[in-house]
Amino acid sequence: MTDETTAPPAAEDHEDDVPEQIRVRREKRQRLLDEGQDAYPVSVPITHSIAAVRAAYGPMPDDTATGDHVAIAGRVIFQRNTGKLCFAALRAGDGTEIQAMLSLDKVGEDRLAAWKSDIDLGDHVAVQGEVITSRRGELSVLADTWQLASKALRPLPVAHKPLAEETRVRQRYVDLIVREQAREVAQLRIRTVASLRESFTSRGYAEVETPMLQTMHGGATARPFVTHSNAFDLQVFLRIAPELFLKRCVVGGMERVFEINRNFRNEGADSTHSPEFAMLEFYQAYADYRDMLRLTREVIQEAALAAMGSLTFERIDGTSRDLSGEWDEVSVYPSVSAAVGQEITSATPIAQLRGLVEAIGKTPEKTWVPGKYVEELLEHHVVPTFTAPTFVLDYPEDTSPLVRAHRSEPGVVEKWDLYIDGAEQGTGYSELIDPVIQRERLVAQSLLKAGGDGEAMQVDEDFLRALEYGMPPTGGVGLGIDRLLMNLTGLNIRETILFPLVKPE
RNA sequence: GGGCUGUUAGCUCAAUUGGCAGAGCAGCGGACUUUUAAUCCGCGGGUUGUGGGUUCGAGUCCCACACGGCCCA
Repeated sequence: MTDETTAPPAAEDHEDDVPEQIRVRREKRQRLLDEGQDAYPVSVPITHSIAAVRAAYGPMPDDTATGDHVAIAGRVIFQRNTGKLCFAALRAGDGTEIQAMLSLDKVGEDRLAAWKSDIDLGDHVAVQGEVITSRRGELSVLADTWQLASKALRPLPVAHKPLAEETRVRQRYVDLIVREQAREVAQLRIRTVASLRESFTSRGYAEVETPMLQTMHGGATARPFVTHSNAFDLQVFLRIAPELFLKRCVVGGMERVFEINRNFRNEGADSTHSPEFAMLEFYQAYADYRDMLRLTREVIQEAALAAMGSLTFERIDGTSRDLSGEWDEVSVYPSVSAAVGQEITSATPIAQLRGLVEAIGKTPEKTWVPGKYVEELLEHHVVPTFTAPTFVLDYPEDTSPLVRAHRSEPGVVEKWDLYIDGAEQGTGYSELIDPVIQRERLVAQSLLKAGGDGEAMQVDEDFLRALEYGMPPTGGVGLGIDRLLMNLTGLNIRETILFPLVKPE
């Protein structure tokens, strides 16, 4: 702990550099302390939450006195002081509001004067008094007495103009105070994640937490954040995916596992990508990608129901969404073939694919395998045509090193991607469990890595050893939580994350 | 990475051709016992993102940088 008496004042602490409104509030705080009052009491009396008071009283005629006395607390978000009667709207953290009224004949001259001189917009106050309605019918607490609960030193932004988006992101605490939608989105996320947990636990799944600091970089194709362990003097990676550890769980006999946690990818940040993002992965022994497809639809539908109240709903951005019923399915190679007007299979040579890719304005890179070309064509020609949630099935083998080969289609793996609103929402596999083939795939990946592909995986010997002990046939799914929230709300990713990474001011 | 664009009072935004830097809310002082973005009277509040340059004079024009936004790769 720092010694406050010897700590040098920060630049902004110098009285001359501080905006007037902050200076005024600091002086009020100091004056209260000098007078022996507490600007930050350890507790204030509370008998009811604001929500409880609101819930307890239905519609009442104007100017009603209930005779009931309560003690409440909240942040002052609206203030109207007249000569002998003061009004304030108090808001609780859940967004519920109630009016406090302070009259000369109830609180007395001194406490009324103190209210007018001490209390600013943004302060937390406690009010004890009778529940009444005002002459205009507003449910109010007519104060017998009141206390300051916490003095705010910074003024609240104006309630009637939207905060600039950058301010909302950088100072989410202010955003949550002043903007109802910010509170709604936060609650939406909470309900969504709670629903997902419930969906899995009710199906016999165990929730586990696997390492975020990993010594090998794998489980997905993405650039990792690299850091260092002082204790082990070891290079470690922030995980890009939990997949390889969740599979170890399955090897160990945890036949239904899921994890909801953060992944980190050292790549671009834009309106759909965040360097850290919340991911759900779940694995089920003796299930295949078809089983997982059904399960994925069910848990998303359950989450939408919990968060939005219906499977057909209006989103915050004003558009509507229908997640009900079965969802569309298309296959990669047939849909790409139809779109480009020629037969494309896993055997189609790069020479033929190159022309098709260049025709859509893409420049192939040296590291591209044939499947990468096909996926580019899929993204360009097929994905934009989706008008409803759509599963895309049966991907190229060479871009999916952790998926098992299709049971009947050569060069294809049992994998699907789920697209909602044109954005990739999740992916599901029949997992590759043959340790020999898995080794071959990872060695191929490591050669790509050696060739300069920063996204390619390493050969994780311990993971291969686990597979060599025998992993049951397993279906697995990865589902982006932030993406799901984006789909439910229509907002960009930074609005669905309370505190997204931003550059320092 | 490239193009376009933005940064002005606590907050949200104006500022004409380069010519005294403004408004609303918020704040300060005063009046008001039923307000709901109250009303009325009076008042203060600015290193115009940072650093250079052009000019008699720069919020405005030029250059660099920082931090955003949009579009593209």
